Amino acid sequence: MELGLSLGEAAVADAGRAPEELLLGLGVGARTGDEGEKRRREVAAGAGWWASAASPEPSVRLSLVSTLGLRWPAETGRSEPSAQRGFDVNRTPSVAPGAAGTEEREDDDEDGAAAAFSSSPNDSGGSFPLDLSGHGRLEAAAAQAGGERSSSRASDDDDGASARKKLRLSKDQSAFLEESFKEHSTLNPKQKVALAKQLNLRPRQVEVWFQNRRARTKLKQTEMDCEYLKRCCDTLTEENRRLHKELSELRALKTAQPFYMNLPATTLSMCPSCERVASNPAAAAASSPAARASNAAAPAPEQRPSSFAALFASPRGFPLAPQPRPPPPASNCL
DNA sequence: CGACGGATCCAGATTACTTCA
DNA sequence: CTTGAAGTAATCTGGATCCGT
Repeated sequence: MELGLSLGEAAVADAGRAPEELLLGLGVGARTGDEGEKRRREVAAGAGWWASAASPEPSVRLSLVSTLGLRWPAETGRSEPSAQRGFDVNRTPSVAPGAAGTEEREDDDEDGAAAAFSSSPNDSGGSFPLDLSGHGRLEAAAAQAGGERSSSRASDDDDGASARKKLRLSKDQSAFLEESFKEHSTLNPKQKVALAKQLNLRPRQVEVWFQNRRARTKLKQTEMDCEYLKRCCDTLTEENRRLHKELSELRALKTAQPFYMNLPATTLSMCPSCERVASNPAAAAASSPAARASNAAAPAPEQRPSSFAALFASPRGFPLAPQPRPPPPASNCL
């Protein structure tokens, strides 16, 4: 079971997503085994926000050829998540099999892996194993970043003494990571290591960057959704106010001039579903969906008192503008 | 087959640092 | 030069899942 609240295009300016791609889904259901893992993958991939954008079967590698013209090394394809865990094909060979548990220790291992890729933590330029000829920009950037980071990276390597030096990723590194993120908001271990290798970063840094990036995306999306819902609320409040006013006007009119009291009883009927008054069965029939389909022209308002014309005016623009107003429950009224 | 513990990944919250007005 | 806000890299914590025993 899933309850979906579609927010329409107003909330999807981000990332150029199509309006129909934004769904605030409230998923309710049992999760077991693979389902749970699948959900995790989907959520991690941002499926909660642009589910339709996420292909059911993510491509094997990140395509990074767009702006930076970089490619993934010719690595073997990404295995299925379950297979990933089955036999650690995605673990870097340099990671010791018995490697250990906490993220700090994992980080250490990854440092080891990174060190295996890089002749020296601070030796950025020469450590790029990929053919980046013609892409000296990134290479230079990585070299520059390596140079800039040399102190912090060194402090990472020498115990750091709990001092947390914060490096700043270079523009090109960020751009490269952004490109990767556009392709996949999550990384498998191989991709992580390859990306780290390309950017001369530690895999842990790449992992952290993706985690933070996902968090930022979600935050931004939440803010946009909140903003949109606020606007919807304002519009609905205004609509409610207007309807109340209209109702009081009608009541006043009724007291002052109860014209329809003189009408034959059969010509007035209250629609049970929308609680509006239909002037006569013919009109009601004419306004039925089928009749409307065949005859789009609304009943001539001038045939009814002006207040009725207002009452039976064509459907107003729904406050949730981008969304087509859902058809009312079985009703003969407009 | 189920229980258990280790490994891993992730989200969310928070901290610490950098940059900039 | 100082300062506060914003941005973000890094850390911590807890939950979920997988896998081997």
